[in-house]
Amino acid sequence: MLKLTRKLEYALIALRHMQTKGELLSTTKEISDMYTIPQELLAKTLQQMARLEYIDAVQGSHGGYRIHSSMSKISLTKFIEDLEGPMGMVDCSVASDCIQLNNCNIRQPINRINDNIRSIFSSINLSEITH
Amino acid sequence: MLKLTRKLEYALIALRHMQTKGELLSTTKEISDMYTIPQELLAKTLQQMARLEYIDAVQGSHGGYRIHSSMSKISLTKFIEDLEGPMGMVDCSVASDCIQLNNCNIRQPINRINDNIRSIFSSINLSEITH
DNA sequence: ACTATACCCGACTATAATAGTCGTATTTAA
DNA sequence: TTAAATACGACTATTATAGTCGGGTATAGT
Repeated sequence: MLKLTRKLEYALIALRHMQTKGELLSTTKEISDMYTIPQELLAKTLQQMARLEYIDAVQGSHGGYRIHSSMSKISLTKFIEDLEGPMGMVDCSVASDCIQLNNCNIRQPINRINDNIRSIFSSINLSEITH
Repeated sequence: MLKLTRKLEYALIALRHMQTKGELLSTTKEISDMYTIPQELLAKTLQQMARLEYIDAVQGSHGGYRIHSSMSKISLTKFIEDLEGPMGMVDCSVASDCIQLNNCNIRQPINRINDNIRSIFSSINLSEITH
C-alpha cells in the first residue's frame, strides 16, 4: 500500500524534466533514454497527460512536449486521480457494492483516516515535486 | 495507490470485533461468518497476528483468540509494516537497486512526502480504528 | 481412548492489477 | 518523399494479492 505506480513515477519524472527546460520541447525518446524508462510506456503516459492538458504536444518532425503553463496549481490528489482514477483506502469509499457493508465495523474509522490522507495530498502542490 | 489490502482490512475487522468482546474468545469461524470473510484466509491472518502477539491464541476444542492487552499502544505504521512489510511510496525508499537512481530527479521530493505520510500514520493509534 | 472443534502451517492455485510491447496511422520539417 | 515525432488501440507478460487445500497439533467432553 501507499506505493506510487510506475506510471505516476514516470509522469512525475517527465514533468520535472520538462519543467527544467522551460519552453523548449522534450521528446519521448530523450526522456526515456535519460531515465531508462521503456519508451512505449512513457509515450502512453505523455499522451495521456497531453489529453489532460498537463502538457502541450507538438506533432511532427521536430515535435515534442512542453509543460503547460497553468499546470503548477494542480494538487497531488487531482494529479493522481486524473491519471489513475479515484483513490481510497477501501473500495467502499469509492463505490459501495461490498458484501460486508452492513456488518462492517471499520468503515467509519477508515474513512476518517482516508479523509486525513486525502487532505494532505490535496494540500501538496504538484509543483512541489516537479520544481 | 493508498488502498488497504484485504489482509489488513480483515485484520482490522477482526481486531475490532475482538475488542468488543473483551476477555471472551472469538473463533475464526465466528468472525468469518459474521463479516463474510473467507475462513482460511482469515485464519492465516489471525495466526500471523498471534505470532506477532497482537492477539492471544487459545488452542483446543473451546479455543479461539482474544485481543492482547498491550495492543492498543501500537501505531498504524507499525501494524501495517508488521503485517505487510515496509511501506514506501517508491521502492528506493526501502531497497535501492533502482536503475534510475543516479539520474532520478524526483527521489528527494517523493521521499519528503513519504516521510509526511509516514508521520501521519505513525501518529494514528491502532486503537483509534479498533475501538 | 475417541471424537469434535479449534488453532497451526506450508505449499499450492487463481485472479486481478500493473507493466510493458507491438502495429499502424497521422503530422510536419527538411 | 523521407525521417522523426506524436496518437492510439489491442495485445502479452509479470507481479502482487487473494484464496484454497491438505495434513498436523492441542484440548475439552464423552
